[in-house]
Amino acid sequence: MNQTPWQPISPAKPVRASREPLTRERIVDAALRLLVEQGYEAVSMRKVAQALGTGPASLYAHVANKKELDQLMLDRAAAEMDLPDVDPEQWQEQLKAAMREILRVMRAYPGLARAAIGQVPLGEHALLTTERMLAILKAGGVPDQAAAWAVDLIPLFITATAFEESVQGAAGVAPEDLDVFVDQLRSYFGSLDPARFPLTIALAAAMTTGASGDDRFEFGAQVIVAGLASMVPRD
Amino acid sequence: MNQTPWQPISPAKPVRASREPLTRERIVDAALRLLVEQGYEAVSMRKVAQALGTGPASLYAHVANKKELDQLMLDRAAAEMDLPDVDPEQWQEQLKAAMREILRVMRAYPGLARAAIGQVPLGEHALLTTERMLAILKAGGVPDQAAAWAVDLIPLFITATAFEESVQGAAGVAPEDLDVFVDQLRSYFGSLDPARFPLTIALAAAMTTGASGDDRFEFGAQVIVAGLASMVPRD
DNA sequence: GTTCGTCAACGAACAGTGTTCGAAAGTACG
DNA sequence: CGTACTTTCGAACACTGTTCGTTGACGAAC
Repeated sequence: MNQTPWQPISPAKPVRASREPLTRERIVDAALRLLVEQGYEAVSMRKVAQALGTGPASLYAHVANKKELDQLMLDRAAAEMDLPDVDPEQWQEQLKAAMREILRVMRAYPGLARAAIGQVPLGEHALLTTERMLAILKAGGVPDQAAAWAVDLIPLFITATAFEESVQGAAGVAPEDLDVFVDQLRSYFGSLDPARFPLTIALAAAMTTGASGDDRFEFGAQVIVAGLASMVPRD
Repeated sequence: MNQTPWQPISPAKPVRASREPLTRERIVDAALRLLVEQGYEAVSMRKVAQALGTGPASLYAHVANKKELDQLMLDRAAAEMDLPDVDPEQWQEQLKAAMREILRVMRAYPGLARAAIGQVPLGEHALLTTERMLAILKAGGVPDQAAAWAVDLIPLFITATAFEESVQGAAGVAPEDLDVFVDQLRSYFGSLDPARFPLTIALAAAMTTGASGDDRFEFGAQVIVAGLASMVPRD
């Protein structure tokens, strides 16, 4: 009755939203997938949203900001850490094993270490990791204050190591190019002025050893563990 | 003769360029000034250019990219480091003094540590720093391979420390708020489930001690130095 | 079934980043 | 003066994180 002959032609409305509602968990899943595939720098709100079939603004209903997304990813990573049981006779080796495990997980998420730096690890899983390290240290007789500070120092070392690796990985150094780089570095050291850099020249080979593999990390772990052991009172 | 009555009104041409030609050195100066005043994140090509009275594109005639500018700033910082002379009887204290000096300079340039991570320090000044550390380590009888790797480990620790501090500083934690934060952290630790986090609870006070000042850094330095000392053969 | 309130989803826009490209201006040399 | 080269510059690109206002979906109450 009220129909006019010029009904407006309304454009087809795009279907709204993806079929599955967004959740924080889905967002973290998508972000971690992106991180594993393309590295940390590739994890932008836009890319995460795109992977979920939505727009970046939609994410903000579930995570406060990018920083919070980072922390959620970190806690997810920490959930994968499986630290060794405590054995007082083996505390030093166990501490090293714990360090290796933390590094293993960090390596699985290239660049995520960047998000860990400067943050007090308060996620549930991170706290469980801290608790286990404390247990190992106390089992070894490390004094309270040293143990308390060691659970800062150790993650600092591991995080920095993981972060450094990720920076180098992101710079696109292929494994086969590493030997070339090492050779160039040795040549460079060898070309320095012997009057000013005698030790650098003398130790060039040693300094360029262990560029691949875990030798450097294991060395650092040994230094830290031995340093902590030196703080254990003698009975 | 050829003058028409409708002379175009041409807008006044802006004076071109700053009076003083751009140089790489001026660019690094401006960048470091910005960094000291506003922190590393504030050092954008636009801001640097603006401080020099030009546009960001002009900078690229002198520095390849932002990353190169970062490295130039780093080498400038390294030039300020004044490491102690070598005394074999005091090598451990000297190594710690060297570490303090490196940290001091890093602190003077908040956030610059980020640029150091993952880079092999090949600038002239950085190499002189490495050489001095090697001298200290060798004077102390540290084996070659350990010394060679120590000159990676030590800067890694210091750089990570400086970087962590700068992240916390950039988050805007005022000195007077630090006590509040520490109290909140203790309360948080105290509120954890004692069945799952007995040591975290027991050591909460110790873990939140030393949030300001250098206690944590000094602890880390002592651990590393003691660890290295454990590698010195006994005669 | 209808209405209302709440919340999630969304697009547009903002303010910012590093960088490139082509044009214009400056400088040195023949 | 003309030419070649270099520096400077504006516009634009492709991207970042985030906000704001609107729309749509959903559940509860009537």
